[in-house]
Amino acid sequence: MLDREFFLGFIKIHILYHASKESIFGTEIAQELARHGYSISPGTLYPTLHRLEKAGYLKSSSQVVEGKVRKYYLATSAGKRVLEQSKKKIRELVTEVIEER
Amino acid sequence: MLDREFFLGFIKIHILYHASKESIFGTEIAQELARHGYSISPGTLYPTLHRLEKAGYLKSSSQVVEGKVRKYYLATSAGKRVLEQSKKKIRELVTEVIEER
DNA sequence: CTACCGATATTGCGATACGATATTGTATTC
DNA sequence: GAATACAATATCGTATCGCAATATCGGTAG
Repeated sequence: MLDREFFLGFIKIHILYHASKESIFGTEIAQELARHGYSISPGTLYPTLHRLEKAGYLKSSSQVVEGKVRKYYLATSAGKRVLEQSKKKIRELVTEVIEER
Repeated sequence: MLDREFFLGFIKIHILYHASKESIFGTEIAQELARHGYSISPGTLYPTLHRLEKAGYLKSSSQVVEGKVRKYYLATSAGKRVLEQSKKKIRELVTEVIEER
């Protein structure tokens, strides 16, 4: 599936978006994405979260919930800034590709 | 720049879109993308075009223009189909991430 | 202290990204 | 008609990413 190349960025924007609204953790965001018709495997998801954190877009904090350790991620201000940039790009894409300006 | 991961898919959708409207060739699409604030180097562009063709989304034909060989690409019906899928995904992304449904 | 379980982490390999460099093919000049 | 010039495409080498499969972690219950 080459198509995937087209949408992987969308998934990352989704992640950033959700993390800007509330704390999220890996398994949860995977399910959330699945609800939107995307799939992401742990071998892609976790390295991605790590990268986003390393880039300063997300900040993590571990919490124990029902005896299980979860790593909650929240968007930083830098992350929110990138999200806004992304929104702008999405709007441009809509104007160019969908609205047939 | 991690941000790039976010937008590479956008670039590919752009390419598919333009190739669905009219024949395009590499250097031209690179300039067109630059006009939209994207940059893509030849080391990324040409392999991408090759992949899109191999996947059956684009079809190429060589032409000589002003003494230079150009390889024009046009979207196939499969390519247009993927483009429509992409548009749908973009609309979903807008609904979810921008319109704050 | 062992077994269990949700969740996160890592591994191995194929594929992609990309700057730098090389190649191609035609026209022009002499 | 050989050499030169040039736009355009192609490839190379290295770093990084994608991902399915597998391993590991940390806490709780028995």
